[in-house]
Formats: sequence, C-alpha cells, structure tokens
Amino acid sequence: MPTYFPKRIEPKWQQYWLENKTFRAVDGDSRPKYYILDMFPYPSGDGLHVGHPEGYTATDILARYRRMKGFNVLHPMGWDAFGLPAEQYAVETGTHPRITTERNINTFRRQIQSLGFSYDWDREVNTTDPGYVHWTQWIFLNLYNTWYDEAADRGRPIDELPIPGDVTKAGERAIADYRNEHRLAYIAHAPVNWCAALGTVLANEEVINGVSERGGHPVTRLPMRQWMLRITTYAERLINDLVPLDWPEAIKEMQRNWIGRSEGAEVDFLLAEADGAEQWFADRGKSGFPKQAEEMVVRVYTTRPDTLFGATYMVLAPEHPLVDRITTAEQKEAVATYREEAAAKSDLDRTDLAKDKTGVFTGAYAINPVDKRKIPVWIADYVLMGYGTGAIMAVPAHDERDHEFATAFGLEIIPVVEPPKDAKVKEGVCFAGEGTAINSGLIDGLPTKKAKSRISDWLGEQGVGRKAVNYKLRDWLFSRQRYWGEPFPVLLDDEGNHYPVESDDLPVPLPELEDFKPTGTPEPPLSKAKDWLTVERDGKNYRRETNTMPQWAGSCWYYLRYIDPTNSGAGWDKEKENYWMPVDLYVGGAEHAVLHLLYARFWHKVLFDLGYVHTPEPFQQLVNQGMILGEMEFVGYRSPEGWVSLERTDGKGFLKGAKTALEAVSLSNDQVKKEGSDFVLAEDPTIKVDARSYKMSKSRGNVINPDHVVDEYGADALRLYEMFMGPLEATKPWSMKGVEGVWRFLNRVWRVIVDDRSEEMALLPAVVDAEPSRDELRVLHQTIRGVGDDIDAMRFNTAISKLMEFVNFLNPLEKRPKALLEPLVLMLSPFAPHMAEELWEALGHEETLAYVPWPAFDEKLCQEDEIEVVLQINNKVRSRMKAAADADDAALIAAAREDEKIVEMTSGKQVIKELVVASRKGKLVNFVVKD
RNA sequence: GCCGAAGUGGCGGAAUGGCAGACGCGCUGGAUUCAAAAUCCAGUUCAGGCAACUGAGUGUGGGUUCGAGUCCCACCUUCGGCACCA
Repeated sequence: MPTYFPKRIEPKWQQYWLENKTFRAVDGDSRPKYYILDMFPYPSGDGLHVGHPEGYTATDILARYRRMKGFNVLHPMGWDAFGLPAEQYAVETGTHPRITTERNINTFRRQIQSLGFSYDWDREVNTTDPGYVHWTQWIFLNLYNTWYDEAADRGRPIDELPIPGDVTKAGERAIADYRNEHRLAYIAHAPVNWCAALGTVLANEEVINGVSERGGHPVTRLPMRQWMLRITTYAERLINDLVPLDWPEAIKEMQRNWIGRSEGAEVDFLLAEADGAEQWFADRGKSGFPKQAEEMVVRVYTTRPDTLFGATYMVLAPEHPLVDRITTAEQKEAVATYREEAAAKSDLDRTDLAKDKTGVFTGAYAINPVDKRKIPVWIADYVLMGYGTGAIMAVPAHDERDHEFATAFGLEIIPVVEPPKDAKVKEGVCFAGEGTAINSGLIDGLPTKKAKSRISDWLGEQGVGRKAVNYKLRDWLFSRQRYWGEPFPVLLDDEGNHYPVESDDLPVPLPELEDFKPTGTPEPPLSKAKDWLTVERDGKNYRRETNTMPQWAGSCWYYLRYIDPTNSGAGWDKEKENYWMPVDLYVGGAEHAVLHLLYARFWHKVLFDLGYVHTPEPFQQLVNQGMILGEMEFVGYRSPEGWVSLERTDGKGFLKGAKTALEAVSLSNDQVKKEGSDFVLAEDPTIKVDARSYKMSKSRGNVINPDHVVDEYGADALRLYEMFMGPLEATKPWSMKGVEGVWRFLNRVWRVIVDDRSEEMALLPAVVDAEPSRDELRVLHQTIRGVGDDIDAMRFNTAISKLMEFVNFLNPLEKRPKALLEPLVLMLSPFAPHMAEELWEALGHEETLAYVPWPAFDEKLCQEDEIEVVLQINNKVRSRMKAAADADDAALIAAAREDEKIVEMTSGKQVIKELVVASRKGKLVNFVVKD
C-alpha cells in the first residue's frame, strides 16, 4: 500500500490542520509578526483556475517558512463577493445573487482547501456579510464626514471645517451646503459613463476605449446625480508615498502615470469684446491672480507657458460654461449644432475612431496677455471639460493636436521654440520638445526650462497667471445603479438634501428583492423595494439612497477586517491593528496595479488621517504573479488552395492584404519541426507555422481546471509545479508533462524514505540513525543555505531544483542517515506540505512539523576541502586541475604553469597576464597569451 | 505614438562581469520485464570527427574589458499598460 498516494494523505492532513487550528494567528503574541496577504478572489461561477493557486502557493510557502523561522504569521483568506458577474448571472437565470454567491464561495473554499493552504480559517471574511457591510458603510460615513485641509495636508472631521462669516450669516442651509461642498464623499450632477447594457454608470477607470471593461459594452455620457469620492485631494500623497514602498518599479510607474501629475501654469485671457481692457490689465497688476476668473475671462491651463507667444487661437471644450455667453449671433447656430453632436458622441467616437479634428469658431476673440494680440476662440471636442480648466491656448507650432487642428482650419502657426541642433525633427510634424525660445519678447533666447519659470514669474507679477499643478486623476465615481452591492447609509428628504444614517442604525441592510433586475433606466433596482425605501425619523419621512457602492468598496479595506474579523463593535480593534499592520507582503495579479491598489491606498490614507490606522500605507511589499498561459500550440493556416506560410497572414487569421479568411489547423508536435528561428511544417518546410501559447479562455478550450490536476497528481504536485514553472512574476505556459515531472520527483522523495513494498507505512532499511559523512554533511548544508536564500528571495523555482539535486544525491546512497532525511522533509514542507507531514510522521514524530524550526546551516560545513580549478588560455577552457580549497593565488598559478596542456599551449608564446578568479562554481586561472 | 518588461537548446527555464544551458520536460540508447507501464543507468546546443578533440553559439549591429547572456550605445521582435490629459 504505501506507494505515494496523495488521495490518502492529502485529505488526512487537511483535516488535521483544520481540526487542530494549526495555522491560527495569535493576536499580540510576543513573536515577531508577519502579515502575508493574498488578493482575495471574486468567487465566480467557473471556480478556481490555475492562475489563482500560483500566487496562493507562493504566499503559502512563505507563510509556512516564516512560521518555521519563528514568526507569528497572519495568513487569511476571504471573498470579494459583491459585484456585477454574480448579478448578471442572477439576472440571466433568475436565481438570487445571494444564492449563487454562496454556492460559488462554497466551491472556491472547497477548492482552496483541497490545495492545503495554511490559512487561518477563523478569519475568513465575506464582503457581502451584513457584519462586513456594516463597516464598509461605516468607512463611507467617515469619508462623508471628512474634509481635506489643504493647509495641514490631511483629512479632518467635517465639524472642524472653518465656516466663512458670510456663509454663517446666510443660515443653516447655507452652512450645510458649504460643508457638503467639502466632504470627501459628495453628490455631483455631472456627465457620467452610462452603460445601458449593464444598467449602471461606471468609473472612468472601468471604461477602456469607450467600452465597458467588463463585457465590452458601449458607454455613453449622461448627466446624472452621483456620489463621488474626492480622491484627487490625495493625489499628491498617493504619488509621494509610493517612494519608500517595496513594490515593483513598473507598478509604481503605472500608478504615477494614472495619477498623471503635471506642472505648468494657469493663464487668464480677457475676451476682446470686454470693455476696458487696459483698465483690466492695470487692475490685475494690483490685485494679483484671483481664485476665480471674472465672467469675461477664459482661464486655461498649460504645461508650456514658454510658448505663450505662439498661442494663435484658443479652444474651449464644447461643454464649457462660457460658450453660451461668448458665441456671436452669426455663429450661434453652428455652435449649437456642434455642441449637440459632441454631447451625443460616445467616448468611443470621441477618441478611437474620430482622429480627425473637428470644431467650430465661436465668433469671439480673446487677448493674448503677453502681446495683447487678438486671437480667435473656437470650440472643439479634442479639448476635454474634465481636465485642467476645460479650455486651452493653442500653440500649433509646438503641439501636435493644435497643429493638426490649425492645419485643418487654416489657422496661423507661429514658431516660438527653436529645436536644439541635434534634435531629429520629422518632416510635416511639429516640434513639441524643449529648445530655445524665439519670437517671444522677454524670454527670447532662454532654454525652455528657464523660459517657463521666467514667463510664469512675469505672469504672476502682472496678475494674469500663476504656476499650477494638474492631475489626470479625476474624482472617483462611487455609485452604481445595481442591486448587488452595499447600500449607501444615506437618507434623502423631499428637497434632495442628504443625511447620514446614525451609526447605531448600521448596517443598512440590502433589502430582499424578488425582482432585482436593472430597471432599464438610470433608476436603480433598489427603488423597487417599497418597504425598505421610506424611513421615518423624528416624524419626518425620508427616502433611502437607492444607489449602491461599486465592487471596489469591499476590497478597499478587507485586509483590516482580517485583523479582527468578528468584532461587532468596531471595524477592527486599534491595538490589534497596531500589532498586525502593515501588510508585510501582498501578492496578486498585475491587473489590479491601478484600480484596486489606488483605491485601497486612498481609503487607508483617510483612515490614517482620522487616526484609525497607524501607517500611511497599507501594503509594504507587493509582488505580482505572472499570468499562466495555456499549453503551447502549433497552428498552421490553410486556404482552399493549400497551406499558407505564416508571413503571408495578417496575424488575425486572414490572408495579408486580402479579406480571405484562413482555416486555422491545430498541429501536433511531430507535424512540425524547427528551422532556424521558425517552426515549419515537417511535410513542407517552406510553410512556416505559428507556435505560441495563448491566454487560457473558455472559447479557446485551453483552460486547466485545478481539480483535475489534484485528482490526477495531488495538490502537492500542483503546488510544486506552479512554483517550478519559472519565476513567480513571469508569464509562462502550462505543461501537463511538467506536472508529471514534479510528480515523479515527489515519488522519488517518497521512495528515498518509505518502503513502498511494505503493506504498512514503514521506513526503508536504508534509513539509519548513523552519523552522515563529511561529504554528505557538506551537500546537506549547501542545500539548506541555498534553499533558504532562494525562498527569502522568492526564487521558488530554483529552490525546488536545489531540493531535486539533493534528492538525486541521496538516491544512490545505500545508507541514508536520518540526519539528512529530516532536514529534507522540513525543507520540502512549505512546498509539498501534505507529503512532508506524512513523512515526518513516518520518521517518528507525533506533532505537526508546521512549527519545527527550519534547519540551520553551518558555513564551515558548506566549504569543500578540494576544489576543481579551471585553466584557461585567452578565456578558453583548456584544462582542469585539483587544488586545495585554501591554496593562495600564487600557488594556483604555479601549479597551473605545470599543467601539461598549459605548457604545451603556451610554449614559445608571450604570457602577458595571469589571473586567478573565484567564481560561484570554484576557481579559475586565466593566462592571457600573445603570439 | 508614449511608458514598462522580456528575447538563452526541440520546450519551461539556470547562470554575484569569470567553465553558458543547473534543474525539469521531451528525445535516443541500454538495464529490468514473457511483454508493457513504472523504475534505474548513459547520452542529448549546433557543425565536423569512431574518439580524444576542434570550431561556432545567449534577438541584430557596434562598444567597454584579459574576459560580456550579464555593463554602455543604436536597432528589431514579442508581451503588458496608457493613449486627444494641453
């Protein structure tokens, strides 16, 4: 019986760990803490795919390793269970999302537990639990009750917001409105991304190229009443606080790009038809640059104030509020038509397809403040209302978009920047780089950087401009018109004023609805919950907010709930937070590089400002696991006339330059061969074929289900293979043969210790209590050192190969001392915990090995007595010799000179140099020789 | 277009500037077996040679160095992200 049989040992140990709560994290323990977090999954109906266990295995190895190293490890798991897919599925099948969600969670939990991860299951969280929703709503109320104090550079309670005197005089309503304008959670009536197919609005981040990120449905702009979160106030800190984090540079860069900070200037252009221009300029010189521009002034933002002299026209966004006021009678109709068209355009139309610039002249002119020239004011949809001031000064000589526009409409182009001599300026394209100012009055001859600061100073003195910083990041659109999400803890009165729900009344439950389908209009499904909708408070009737929160809400703070998952009096206990936070290591997919990580950091900073958490950042170290692709596939293309070589296709299954669809034929290994750097048909080497791995997808039919792998090879083999495939961060293709390879390795480990011909679980007679030899000890200690270093650096693939080498070393030994085997089992245990526990038990131990100290190594025992020295002539290996490990360089060179081959090859030649180099593998002597 | 990552055998991948290809897969040969599977042993970058060995070789072209997969410059390809953000 005791051949290696995962189906017997894996459930046995999984049950043991659960029953004994082996992996319980102890709050406030005296051991050093280590908080290691996985991005919790959205429990979809498809169940786990092999991408999930990749990150989970990596963190599990570290969690188990750290426990053996004496750490108090917090390693939890939970479910991000609100969200669109469950609800879409519910709508399609009529099953309540609570039911499908519960079912999916049960599947996910079963699958995850079948892989033997060492989670503390007492801390499992579910974002849809009322006990969890309670605190998500509580955090929302905290956002609602916070304003951002620019001076102190932090969020503060809304009660502390100073109210200006004139507001106080205007009465209660005015004070409330004033506060509402400053809350981090506020209501806006603005054009939003409405996706009719999903029946909800979407955040900017959820719209890719004008279609929804989920499902790829078209999105249109619609003005609606929405909850927004003032994330932009935290933009600067979200950028700056990235610096000390131990995150991949690429992810930091993506966040910085997303926030998109730019420095420049705001400049005011007085409209030419305004009266008293001279007076205006004089007044501005005295008063300085006002917070808000006057009625007849167009304020622009530019990153290139040095090009002001080249501004030959202005453009307002079609939605710009000034448009109505400035448009002349003759242009009224054209402008109105254009604005209607622009409003009707979806984002897709405005970006991707319509690269040709469009626009209309308003008939108005403005005065360029630097030279008092009159320049025309246009409207065009290439200027976005949501960025900067919604208006630009156009410098067609040095901005590609302005150049295109000016060319299309015959507007003047004045060069004001001389490109540096070595700059490559392409024909027909404008120069947008830095150079030297020309045709620019007071800044002539200055390099761009100096010109910028000089002109900004001048603008400041004149009161017509000032330095300014802008961000691409917009405030976060936080409401959705869907059923399956957290209700807002907010009440509305008949006038549309909003009031927070008392914290004693939390959570606001999600009402049970028979009909939770979207209404087909922007009216959310919760408006159908008649009993739930109306609330009486102090004799007055209120209506509940019917929007729900987006899926991101729950995942913004789940790492805090793990710390204190059952606390009903608070989201988490302050002392426990102080002990466990921050998360030491956070592992997950790179697809969350921007959205989830940015949102969570934002919430965390607000909580930090309010004193609820003690670190400004939640996640100290971040690692992204790479994507796992399907097995490598060979595909040949065939037309009715026969095979078509790869270079004659367009890469999308069509004949290049023609619309002929080709037949894609899956080819087996032996139907192809490699020729040079290409794969070709074996039967016709002139036909190149496609050889690559594809993303796993249902439609492609290349999805690997972890259940099947566990069923056939066991969880230990799956875990080991996922780690052995290659570096954690890399994208890599799946190979079932590879799984078989590590499974064979596990069998070899088993047979090195266990007598597989015995009926009972028994050790091999070769397993002895004897002292290991010096050589054996050396290999053991080198292995301990190497495996430990590799795990610390998360090089799991090479750690496993070192274990394989060690087993290959043990295999031929006739006597296998336990002193070699026990460390092997311990080192294997983070990777293949079930087998390790089983072997540990077989070796005579009664307790789990989860807390047995990690084997220590002795540097002295790692040393070899005798080493092999490579002898090179002109860097080519020509001979080898043995030498004592401690021989000095002179001795090595002397010995090398004696070497027969070296003597032969250096005779009659001039030896210029003799070098001794210590390398990873040993030592090397190189003779540099000249003829 | 911009930003980022990566290009090494038939495949996944190893290599603090110092013996390229560890480890695994696949393949070839052998042992074991009535036979097969499993297992074990040997070989396996390419070219030439029975062999010892010799030459070439880490996307391409240059450079630094006694020495480059690794560092520098230019380019090509693939993947990921962003894309009218003034």
